[in-house]
Amino acid sequence: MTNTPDYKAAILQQLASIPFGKTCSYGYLAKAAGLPGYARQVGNIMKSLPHDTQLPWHRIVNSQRKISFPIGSEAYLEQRRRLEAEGIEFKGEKILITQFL
DNA sequence: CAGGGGGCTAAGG
DNA sequence: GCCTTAGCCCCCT
Repeated sequence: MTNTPDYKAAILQQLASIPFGKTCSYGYLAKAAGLPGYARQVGNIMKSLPHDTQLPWHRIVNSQRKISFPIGSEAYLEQRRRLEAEGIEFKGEKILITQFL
């Protein structure tokens, strides 16, 4: 029973279950998927997602409640745009609210 | 097989 | 607020 077969599937599935307008951290997502300690994998997987994916990758932020991308980078702006489009507010770089985390 | 790195995290200085 | 250390786990050289 190696658990490397589809830890990805578990993560992606968990990711897909995140409701509109909510956010959570990488670690939380991994844990919720039954894979504590896979925070890095979560990020790594997201990175390899196609740019046209349906998955809400933008709802995932780091434990500091910030977007894990260089500020001002395209990826950063892209994610921020999507989050604000869901009603998520920012205070500077930090994300407010979030019932998750 | 060893090394380095990544959308991470938590703890320290 | 910033940077470093250490732990975590998978993937590519």
